[in-house]
Amino acid sequence: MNIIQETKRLLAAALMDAAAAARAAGEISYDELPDFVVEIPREKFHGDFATNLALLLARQARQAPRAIAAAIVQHFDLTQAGVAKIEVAGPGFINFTLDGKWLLPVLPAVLAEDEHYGWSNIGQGTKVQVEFVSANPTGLLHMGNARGAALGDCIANLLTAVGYEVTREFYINDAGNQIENFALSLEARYLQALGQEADIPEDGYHGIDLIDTVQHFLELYGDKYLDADPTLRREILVRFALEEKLAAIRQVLEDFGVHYDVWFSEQSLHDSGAVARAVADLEKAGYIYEKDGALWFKATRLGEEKDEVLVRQNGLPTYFAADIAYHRNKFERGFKWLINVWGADHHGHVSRLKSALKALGYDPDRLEVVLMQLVRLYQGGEVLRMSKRTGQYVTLNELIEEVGKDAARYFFVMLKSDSHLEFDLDLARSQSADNPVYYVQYAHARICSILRLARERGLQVPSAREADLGLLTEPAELDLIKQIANWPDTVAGAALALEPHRLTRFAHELASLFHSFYTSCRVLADDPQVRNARLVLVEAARITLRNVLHLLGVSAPERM
RNA sequence: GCGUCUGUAGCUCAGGUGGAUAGAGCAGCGGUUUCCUAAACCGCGUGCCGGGGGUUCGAGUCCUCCCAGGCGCACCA
Repeated sequence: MNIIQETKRLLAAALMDAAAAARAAGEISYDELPDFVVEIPREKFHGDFATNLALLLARQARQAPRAIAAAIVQHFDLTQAGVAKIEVAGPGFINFTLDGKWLLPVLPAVLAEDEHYGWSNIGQGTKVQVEFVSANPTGLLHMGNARGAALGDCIANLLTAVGYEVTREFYINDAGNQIENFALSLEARYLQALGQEADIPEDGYHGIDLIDTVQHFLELYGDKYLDADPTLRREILVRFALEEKLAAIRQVLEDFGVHYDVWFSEQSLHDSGAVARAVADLEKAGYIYEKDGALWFKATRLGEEKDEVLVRQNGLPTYFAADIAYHRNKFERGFKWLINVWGADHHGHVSRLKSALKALGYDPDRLEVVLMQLVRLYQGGEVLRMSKRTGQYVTLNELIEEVGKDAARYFFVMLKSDSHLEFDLDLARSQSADNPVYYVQYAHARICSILRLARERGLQVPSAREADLGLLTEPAELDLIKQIANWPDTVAGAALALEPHRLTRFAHELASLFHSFYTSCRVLADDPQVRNARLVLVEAARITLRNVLHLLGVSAPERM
């Protein structure tokens, strides 16, 4: 149930009738009604809803907005949407104040819909894929990956909630140059472990975690590959290491509450010929030419700044070529909407990938890339500099250990993805009021505490029918109900805009309204009628709060 | 140089897709508990919304030009 949307629709319909009546009476004139909005005004004293209809009509009607508004108000049928008061205000707004009880029906609906309250079917089962993290499987996940994990998972949760059929996917970059470097680095560590002289390449992987990986390899195979053919040796090492690294990545993501439906190997695109086919098809479409021994994608023909190499002089396809094949593969699997969560350092890649998809005959607008700015880590007021190559970085594993899954996820999603994220380790770690996660979770725990105590006293949350919800008239009660009623719109808005941070804002606001309510209204009051009404309200608040936290992937503790 | 993102209170950030008097948290000051969890509540804000110009009834929001910062601009991914 979305009582706010329904009320808006009623008001809009009544407004159209009123405008038509005013026109019939010759008081205003227009050909067609403009695309007006009925919205909840920012200021409370502007009423429950307001419309800009008269302002938009002014030009067509060649009349002053306030005069138009007055005419519409004259013909407005107050009974149609339970309007208690209607007035012209400001430059020509029409403000509505509804009957005080208009929001109450939302409470029984929340109790009935329970864990689905706020959900909708906007997506109508459309297949959408969310690809996120997709980190190189050569090490552990760092803070940037972690932000991507929280964002991507939350976006996937949101889209599921509004009725899409969502697939979470991790693209494994198990091909290309970095795998070569990975192999050489492993080999060097292997030889070093066996007492040989060996150097890790300049742009190789210097992280000490490779020493551990090689150690595990040694436990299984010993020095069996000491004198083996280097190509074979590297292949064996890489296969072993990738498996180990991927298992670790998969595990830490599970610990972070992220579960993927598909793990997709880049190498498989090369093996299956999908990459070659993509290049061939681009050639057929006339987008390929050869220069300096390489095959180029003529991206400039589609308005890009420059052309891109797809097959290098040495005959090996580039990452870009594989990525084109990958995204085509996504479409071929039937996804109607593709969402990628990428670090902002890849933003230059977006446009040319879309162009390539266009050249292959796909609608590039069906691919949406959520770019997130990079994470800066603060501790003790200082920036911690991270670099994967040198092995200096805070891993997701360490982060979960340090601040916990809940705080980490909340912090990563708290800001819109466009913003640089300054992650304050001390704050996230602090188990204090400063920490917004606890503030929200505490509200949930407090509600559970009330309900627990009620049960101990033999009191149940009454069915909505038993309770006289009309007794909920305190401002704190009404504000809380309003926020609860706002939840479905918040979910829908956050989902369609791919903006999970709206959830944390909503959660904080809801928690805040509950805390205020808690202070001014006693739930387990002596009067059984009041008590029952408030138990229903509190139960609805609990459900809503839990649903928000659920979408955030943050736990909703029953006691703290 | 070109592209892109960011610039809002001392700090960290919101401002639902153009609306009326721009908000929250933190920090700071002062209050609140014989009572369902004080991890809470209540009160206290003089903001050239980076700057100029434009669009219109109306701009933090849209266009344009500057300024400052982040990130890109490889036969890396």
